[in-house]
Amino acid sequence: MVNKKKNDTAHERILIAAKKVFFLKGMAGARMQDIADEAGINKALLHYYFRNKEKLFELIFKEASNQFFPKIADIIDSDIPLFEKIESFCSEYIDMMQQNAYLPLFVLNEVNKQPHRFRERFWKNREFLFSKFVGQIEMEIKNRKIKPVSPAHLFINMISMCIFPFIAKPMMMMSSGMDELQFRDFMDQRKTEIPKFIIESIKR
Amino acid sequence: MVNKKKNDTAHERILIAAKKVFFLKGMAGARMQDIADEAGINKALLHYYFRNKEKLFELIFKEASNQFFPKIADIIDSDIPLFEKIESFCSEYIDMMQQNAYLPLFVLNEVNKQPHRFRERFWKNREFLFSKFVGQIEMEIKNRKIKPVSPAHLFINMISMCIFPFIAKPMMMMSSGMDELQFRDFMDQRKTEIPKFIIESIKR
DNA sequence: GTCTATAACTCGATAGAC
DNA sequence: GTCTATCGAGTTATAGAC
Repeated sequence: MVNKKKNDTAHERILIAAKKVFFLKGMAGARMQDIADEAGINKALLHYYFRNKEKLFELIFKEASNQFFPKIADIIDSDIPLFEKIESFCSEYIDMMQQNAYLPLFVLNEVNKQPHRFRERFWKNREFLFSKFVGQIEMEIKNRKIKPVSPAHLFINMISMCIFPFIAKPMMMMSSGMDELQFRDFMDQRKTEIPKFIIESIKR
Repeated sequence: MVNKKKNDTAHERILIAAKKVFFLKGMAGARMQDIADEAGINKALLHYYFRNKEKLFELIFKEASNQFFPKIADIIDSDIPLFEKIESFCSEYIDMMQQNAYLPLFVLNEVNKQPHRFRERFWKNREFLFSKFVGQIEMEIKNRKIKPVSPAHLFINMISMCIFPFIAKPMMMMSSGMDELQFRDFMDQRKTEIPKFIIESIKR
C-alpha cells in the first residue's frame, strides 16, 4: 500500500505502518519488509530512522500500553458517584478501543510473551490504580447503597465485559456472521448495556 | 528439560513439548529447536515425525480449538434450567481453563493472526451454537421469570467474565502482586461469583 | 528411529552510491 | 534522505550414517 500522501514525512509514515503491522502480526510475526512496503519506502530507511526492529517495536508498544492503561486510571480514580463512574468508564473505554480494536489483544499478548518489557519500565508508578475504586465500593456497601459484593470481582467483571469482545472480535464475527458495521453497533450498545447490567446486579 | 520419562514415546513427548512451546510463544515465535530441546530429542526427529513446523502447529492448534469451543456448546445447549445452566457453565468452563491457562490467549491470538485456519476447517458445523441458549432466555423473559435483557449481550457478558481473566493473567498478577496460588484462588471464587453476579442482575 | 552435518532459505542489518 | 546490493546470523528442512 504505497498510497500514502507524499506530504507526510517518511518518519511519520513508518510509524503508522509499523503500528499497523505490529498490531496485526505481533513482534515475532512482523517483518521489516512488511513495514517498509506498508510505508511505501525501503527497508534500509527503516534502519536509518529507527536503528533496529527492537527499537521500533519498543516505540509502538510503549505508545500502545499508554493508550491501553492510564486512561483506565483517570476515570477509575476520579471523584464522581459510583454509578456514574461505571457508566462513564464503560462508555469511554469502549469508545477508545473502537478506534483501535486490535490494541487490547496486541498489548495483552505481548505482555504475556515478554513480561520483562512490562515489569521493568511500565509498572513503576501504576501499582494499585484501583485502590480508590475499591475504597469507594466498600464505602457504598457500608452505607448500604449497594449490595455487599467483592470489589475485586466487580472491577474485573467490568473490565472483562468491556475488553473481551475486542479480543474475540474475529471469532465473534465469524461465528455469528457479523460484519464490521454490525460489530460496531453491537459495541455501541454495550456502552449502555454493560452499566445497566452491572448496576442492576449491585443496586439495592 | 530433558527429564521426560523414557517410557513415553518420542512421538508423545514431541506433542507435549510442541504444545508447551506453541502456547507460550505462538506459531511465529516458536522455534523447532525449542521444541526439540523441550522434548529431549533432536531437531531432525521432529521432521521425521511431523514433516514440518506448519503441520505440527496445525495439530496443536486443532486440538486447542476443540478444547476451547465445543465444551461451551455441550453445556450451553443442554436441557437444564437457565440459572443452573449459568452456574454449571461458569464453574465447568473456568475449571477446564485452570488446567490450561494459556489456552484462551493462544487460540484467540492465532485466530486473529491467521483467520483462514478457522474459516476453512473449523467453522463448518458450529455456526450458531447459541440458538438454544438464546431461545431459552427469550422464553424466560416471556414467562416473566427474568427481566427483559438482550440474550446476545448476556451471553457475551458471561463468556467475557469467565475467559478474560485468563487472558489478562500475567498483567493482573503483576499489577496486584498476586502469585500463582492467589490467582488460582481468585478464579475458584469466580466459579460462584460470576453466576451470583449474573443472576442477581436478571432475576425478577 | 535417532543422530550429525549441512544445505537452502529467510530476514535483520550494513555498506556505499547518489 | 533514500536507494540498491549484499552480508551474515539464525532457522527450517534434508541427506545420509548408524
